Amino acid sequence: MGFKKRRVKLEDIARKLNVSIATVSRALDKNPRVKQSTREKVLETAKMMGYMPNQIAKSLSSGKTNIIGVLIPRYDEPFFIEVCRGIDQYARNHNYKILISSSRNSYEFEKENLISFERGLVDGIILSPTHETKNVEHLNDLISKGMPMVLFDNIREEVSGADHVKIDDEKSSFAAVEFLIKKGKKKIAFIGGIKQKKVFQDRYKGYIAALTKYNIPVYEELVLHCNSLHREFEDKEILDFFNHLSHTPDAVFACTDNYGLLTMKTLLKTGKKIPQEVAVIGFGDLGLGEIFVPALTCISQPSFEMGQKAAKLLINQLNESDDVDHKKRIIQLDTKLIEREST
Amino acid sequence: MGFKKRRVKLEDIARKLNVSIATVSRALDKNPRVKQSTREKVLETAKMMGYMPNQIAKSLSSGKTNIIGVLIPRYDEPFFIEVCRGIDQYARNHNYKILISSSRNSYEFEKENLISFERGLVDGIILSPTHETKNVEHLNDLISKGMPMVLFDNIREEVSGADHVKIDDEKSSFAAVEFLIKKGKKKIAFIGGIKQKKVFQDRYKGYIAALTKYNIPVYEELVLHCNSLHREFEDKEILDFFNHLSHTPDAVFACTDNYGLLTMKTLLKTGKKIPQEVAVIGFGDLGLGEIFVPALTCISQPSFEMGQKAAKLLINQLNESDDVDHKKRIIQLDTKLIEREST
DNA sequence: AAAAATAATACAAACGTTTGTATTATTGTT
DNA sequence: AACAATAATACAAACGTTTGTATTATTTTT
Repeated sequence: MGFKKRRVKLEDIARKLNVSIATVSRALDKNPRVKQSTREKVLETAKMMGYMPNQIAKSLSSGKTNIIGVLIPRYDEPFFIEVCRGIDQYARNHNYKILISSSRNSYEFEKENLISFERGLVDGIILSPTHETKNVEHLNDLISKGMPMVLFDNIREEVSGADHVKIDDEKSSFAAVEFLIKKGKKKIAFIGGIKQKKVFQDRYKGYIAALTKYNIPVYEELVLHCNSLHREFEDKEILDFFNHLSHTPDAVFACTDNYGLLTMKTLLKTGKKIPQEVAVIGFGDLGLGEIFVPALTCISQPSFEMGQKAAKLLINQLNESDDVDHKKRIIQLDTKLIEREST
Repeated sequence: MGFKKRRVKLEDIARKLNVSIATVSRALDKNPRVKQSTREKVLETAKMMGYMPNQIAKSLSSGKTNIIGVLIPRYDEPFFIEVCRGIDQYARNHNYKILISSSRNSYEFEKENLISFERGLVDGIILSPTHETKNVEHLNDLISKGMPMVLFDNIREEVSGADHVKIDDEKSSFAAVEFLIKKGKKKIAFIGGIKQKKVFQDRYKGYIAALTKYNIPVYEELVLHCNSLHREFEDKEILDFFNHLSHTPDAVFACTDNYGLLTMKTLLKTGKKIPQEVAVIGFGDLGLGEIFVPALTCISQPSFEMGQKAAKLLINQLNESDDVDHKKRIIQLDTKLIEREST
């Protein structure tokens, strides 16, 4: 029959055993207030009748959904997926599920998604704000309403009620560029991402700092702040950049692995030898770099771990007592340089 | 203050305006049973008081959560992420959210996740069963309990109450191999995936069919059914395979883009020229193949669209009346061969 | 064997909505 | 002005749990 069956509920078990709903509920909870023999009868009957607790009713009653909302700027970037995996792993081990949404790099969608989270479906939020997010009032509002929050990636330190998970972008990028310099490179190009993102600002700072330290002039021409928000355009933007250079660089520091790969592709197409003529270093370390020929040297960022830590911070907040002020925590994770064939 | 604020609810608005909760509820719903002027007062007060509807209470009352559960075998495969994107897009446009879980290629985890979905958090399920899933009783059970379900990727046609979204794997793979044959290739290797998966079985069939049609002998040695469930091992398995070949093939048909890339990497390392000495063709088309040098020719599979269609089928089921038997629907999407540099 | 202590269970309110039915207020008809 | 028709609103049950308090049953103490 195609008829949707009525679910069995506590009441059904209670009626069959001639006990109260409360007793059934407590028996299933292993609450010591119910007699051993009663508990056994309840458990057995529940199993026999195919009882499944109703999560929604539980949530309404308890005020907890055990769901964590995760908001990322885009799905098609392995970094974010990897962070989500980390969040998911930690969350599941602590009896939480995750609900992932994408803000599609738009401030408006970000707000929209947060509003939907605010409707009580999630107990807390892990968020990477979009580059468009200048104003963080919507975040502070939500936090002041009691919504626990953790920020990662494009963090905004002015959001005072949230915890943060980050890496030291400037230092990492400094290390990458210094590494190139120590290989004797002098004309090092910089391929950055959207300028409004703090991570890319910081990586640029690190680049400048390294050049400055070693007294290498900064050629504006060698710097690209890649603006594309979608895969399809990044390719073209990078191709154009290299096509219009007058000095060819002897090394490239790319702010993401993907930029690094696109750079190598472009260079290989124009017959350059990597790493002999041009060395390339990326940022991220997400598997693709390893497959490419030549394999991409990069700054390895612990994406999975970032997710785990973010989940940990959030779940800690969820377990804090409500009437005590939350003190902001910032976790900074280490990166490391992984040398492969492209340098 | 760090105190978690009490949320404002319908009752608060009702009390402030001296009307009943029912009226407030209906006013916010734009139900014509409430007077225009009352509606306006309610809307205004709700806004003023910062009212946010409680999704959980709504769900309990209405019996719908407007959440779709999505269960995929693994996160770290762009194909699945792309399908999820498609699901997400269609779902959002129809006022549904998606809750993604991974079965981590394990039948036990699959069952566990489905049980958790069964607790009433989701209105329906979109699922790619794991290769371990021999027995589909757990799926039929769930369906017979009234849970709408759509299968994709590793579909199991014997699950009679679910809709299916698929491509014609055998035909597509036949086309790929035929393409290689028409390029004059005679020794075509096959890199497949886990044998238990129907998609890989079908792709193997297509390979054999094409060779047979053109009277090309099948060398067992040239066939690899890649068994690795994790990124790290696939690499090695493919490397080993090519290292132990006595005949070197003049072409390779790889059942996923990733296998195709790993194949190219391995061949390039051993000094082979692609496509001159060995042509390579992949399956999937997820962006990486385009970046690689040489760019990977492949069978392009409409992953995003598969997600959209799956969501569409599911939401259609959700809108069907419960007391009518669901008739199974199968949607088959077209693939196409995209020629790039590797052939 | 009665009183006290404790164990086991039942009752009922609460969580925040929706929605069918009952009630009251307003309008229209004659 | 009385009555019907209709519009607007209120009441209350329902969704399926949890949990504090009240009640009943059993055991212990004397």
